[in-house]
Amino acid sequence: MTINRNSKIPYYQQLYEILRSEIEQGGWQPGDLLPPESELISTYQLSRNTVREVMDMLVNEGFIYRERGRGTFVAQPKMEQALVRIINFTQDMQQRGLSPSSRILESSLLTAPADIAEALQVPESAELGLLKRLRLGNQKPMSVEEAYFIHARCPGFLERHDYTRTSLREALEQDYGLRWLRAKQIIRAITAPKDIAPLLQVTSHAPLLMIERVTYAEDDRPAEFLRAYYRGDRYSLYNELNG
Amino acid sequence: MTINRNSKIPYYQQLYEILRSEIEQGGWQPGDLLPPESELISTYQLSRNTVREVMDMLVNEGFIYRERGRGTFVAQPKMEQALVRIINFTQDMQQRGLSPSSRILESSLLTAPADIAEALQVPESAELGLLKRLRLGNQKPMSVEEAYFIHARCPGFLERHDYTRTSLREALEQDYGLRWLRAKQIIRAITAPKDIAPLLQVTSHAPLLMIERVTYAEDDRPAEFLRAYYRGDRYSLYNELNG
DNA sequence: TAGTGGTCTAGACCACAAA
DNA sequence: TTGTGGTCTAGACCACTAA
Repeated sequence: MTINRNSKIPYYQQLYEILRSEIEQGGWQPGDLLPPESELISTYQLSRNTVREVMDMLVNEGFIYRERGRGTFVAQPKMEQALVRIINFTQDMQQRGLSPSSRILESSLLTAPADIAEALQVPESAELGLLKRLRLGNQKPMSVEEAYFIHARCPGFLERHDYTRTSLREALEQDYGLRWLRAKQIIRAITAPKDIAPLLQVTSHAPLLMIERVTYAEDDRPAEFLRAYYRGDRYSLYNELNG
Repeated sequence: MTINRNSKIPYYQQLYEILRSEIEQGGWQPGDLLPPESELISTYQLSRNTVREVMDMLVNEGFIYRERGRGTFVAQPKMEQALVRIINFTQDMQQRGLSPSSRILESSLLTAPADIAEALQVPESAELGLLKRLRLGNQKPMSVEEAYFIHARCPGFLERHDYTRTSLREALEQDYGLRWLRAKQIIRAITAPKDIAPLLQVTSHAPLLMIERVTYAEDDRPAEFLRAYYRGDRYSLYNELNG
């Protein structure tokens, strides 16, 4: 991998993709020492500022950390990822040390309910795809997840894959070129709705964490609405704050 | 305000403090156009890289945003602050457009319970200060907040102020020089404990958001343990994620 | 066209860790 | 002492916005 000098993509973004995929694909493991800045400079023929700009991004996102005089290291994946980056259930469970699995509860087309239509910025007559799954960690019910998609943007996606195994995100990116750029989410505490409680094997008084998320694609238009119900006794969120 | 060339504090940190306090103290209002980089460069006699480094920090933290060709502007305070920065109840309520108030439920000294001792990294015999407050938004119960402090680090703080009005954080900073640098928190959904439910005027089945937070001072040692119970029907958390 | 922010370079000196 | 990251400078050219 080298820097493409003719591309319109800035060098720092290219280098970012290179280093991040090296980390995410496992070329470098947590705790590993990264090449020093001087080596990255000569390898990729970039100035120190440009290299450091990329490292700053990776540090801010928690992928790497620096120790003055010693070097730069790959960081341990953090639990807080769930509140910083768009990650899927599989990644989330793995970070928590649980073995993920899924069961499909429903896979259908429907016309958009009012609240979801608004979140997705489509008319209420719009056709949506719905994928409803039970998510398990170590074989025990962890959450119920309802994912709504604008059908016009990804026709036929429901039939294409076995979503017990395939990540929706991967499928959408591969088949339709839909890349998720950012998302907004709301986190609430609720008591288990009547239809959700038995799926999670809890009583209808049980407390749940409900997360509603709107994901935006690269064109900054909403692409997905996700509503997830997590068992309060099995799932919590962790994050770090700055002064 | 100018840059102190003899200080050991890096220029970029000095400029950061200057600009951030200008924004936070209200010298610049949301939507205001900031001076262009060229002006900051000549005003503070710094290079463009140093000025931009500071602006990058403020952009990352959501204080300002840039528009190419137009300028740099002060951002609207975001709701998501509650999941990014350490803010107090008063700021949180104001961001939500609610009028904050408080009632003190308990103010006492105690020996550290096991779980809190561990979080604060003190022995179980350590003496802690406890400040327990009912927090209201628009006069309605919003949360119950229990703040535990290591008494040895701030002796007598309970008697010094009227914590119905004074922020604990301000008091600790002014009286003991304790500045909060960062915090870690866990967010859970629970049903209202028997002793909390009546305070929040909910039944004991009601769902609550429980947030437990350990705050670290500048020396990176734990300074405070906070446990807050929020009414699930009145309080939710919002944040944004990146791809 | 003038002014803004976006990207990039090629240096410099410093503080800290490890050998 | 050597090599690392931390801070800082003084330039350059580009893309976009508004006049």
